[in-house]
Amino acid sequence: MSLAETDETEAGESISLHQRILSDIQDKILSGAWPPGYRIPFEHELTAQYNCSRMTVNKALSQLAKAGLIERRRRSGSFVRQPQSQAAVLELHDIRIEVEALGLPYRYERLERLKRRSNAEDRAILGLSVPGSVLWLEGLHFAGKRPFALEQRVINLSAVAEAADEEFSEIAPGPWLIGRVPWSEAEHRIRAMAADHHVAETLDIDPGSPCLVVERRTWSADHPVTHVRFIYPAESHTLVARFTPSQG
Amino acid sequence: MSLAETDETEAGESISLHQRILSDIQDKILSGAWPPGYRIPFEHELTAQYNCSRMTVNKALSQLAKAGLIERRRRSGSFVRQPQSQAAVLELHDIRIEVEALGLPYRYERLERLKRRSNAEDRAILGLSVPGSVLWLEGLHFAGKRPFALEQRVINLSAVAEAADEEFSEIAPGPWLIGRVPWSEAEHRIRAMAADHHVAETLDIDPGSPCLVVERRTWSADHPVTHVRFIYPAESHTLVARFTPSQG
DNA sequence: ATGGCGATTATGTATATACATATTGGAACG
DNA sequence: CGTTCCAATATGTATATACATAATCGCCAT
Repeated sequence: MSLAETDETEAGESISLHQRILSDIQDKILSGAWPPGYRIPFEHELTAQYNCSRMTVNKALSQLAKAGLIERRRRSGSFVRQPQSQAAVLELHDIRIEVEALGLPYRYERLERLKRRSNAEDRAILGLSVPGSVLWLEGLHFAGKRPFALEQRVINLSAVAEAADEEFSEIAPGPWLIGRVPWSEAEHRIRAMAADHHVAETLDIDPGSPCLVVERRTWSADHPVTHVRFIYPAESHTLVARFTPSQG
Repeated sequence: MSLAETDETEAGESISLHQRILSDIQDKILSGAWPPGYRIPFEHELTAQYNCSRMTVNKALSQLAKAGLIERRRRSGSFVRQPQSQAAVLELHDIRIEVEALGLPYRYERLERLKRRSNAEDRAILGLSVPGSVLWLEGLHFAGKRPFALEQRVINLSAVAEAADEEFSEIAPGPWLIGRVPWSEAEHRIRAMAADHHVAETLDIDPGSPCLVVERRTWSADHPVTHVRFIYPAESHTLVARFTPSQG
């Protein structure tokens, strides 16, 4: 395996050395040249190969380790890791963006807004242990004239008091919350569901027809902020997740 | 060995300094104390605050930048970033693992195996431009006695020639492929679908009832390897994706 | 005022060095 | 023969230093 150029006489050498080392190794792994379990060269070997200091090599290897491509063991060396659990980066865009990406006019319409003390179900889905005020919202996202998604949301007013004063008649609660509440963690659940009567009527589809349901719970510093359920008619929506087994 | 964790101010320092700096800053951001746009202290200020070298501070800040929490600008400083793009890490486990995690016995049964020249549909879903041999497989994953998921797969034999000699009667093609073929990219599409006659009969559910469909295309070094479609009865399956906007 | 230009400044990258820590292989010893 | 212990070794973390690079501020001349 020969590296064509070793000198800095190359044109357009604008990337940093540790980055170059990183992507060299990454290529070896992703191409299969270095299979899982393979012991990659020791830091001091790479130091000699690239004619640089150990810190530079270390930076590249540390990043590869953090990205999960390799595993580092003291005294033993660094090893290519077994293919990772099938993890994919799932992009969940704002619904307005999704709709506009389809070239259709977007509109949001509030169906219901209810301030109430949390009932058992609210506490269960939010993960609350003590009672408190919550805001229940139901709204419909339109793509053109057709309903695109039904949104059902519970906001924990103990965490977001200002939401109590907001009508959400025109602006969807999602965009409103983003930027106002720093969130530290989110969990998504994705499943298929048959439309019940209410859903079918609202989305203008047949009862029993399949829907894609995306539920999201959001926390801010361990406090539950909101739980939202998006219900898409089956034809209207596909989630796409792309995965490249590398760092960003 | 026990960790005397009593002193959390200074002494019992089990984590590294740059990690401590990193999580301190991360906490400030996630708690909202440092809102988007806020200019976080300069490296030399943090150097003084933590009484350490600039390299240590730099390591923490660089990682925060790579994680997307802050943005660094030369001469200006580092700033808390605004847009947390809605991206989540979606874990797609091996079906055997999923089933066994439920405490049910797992079994795989091959329904069909067909070696053929690729037709137009095969080429479309695999993204092939030229004709070639493909292997079509259909199999059923069981959780206990109940069908758990139906798998429909096309393998590009130009990319994985050895697959032609494999019966896949007992072993599912997924685990077989993993480890044998290094893959460089994958794409998932997730949607809801009504069970057609064939699916309903195979999965032992009513025709028209909702199913969750997960389709995955896999490439290895720009060559399409396989396309697989998993069809889950709605009740049997929920995808879970968790996201923490921190470093890995 | 204003447009150019150099000084200043914060970050980006890399080096040489040092010591800590975990682990392994082998030597020493009972 | 087996157990203990030590030395060798690879990684983990941190320091002080150096120079590069980009962007900004303010001075100065027009």
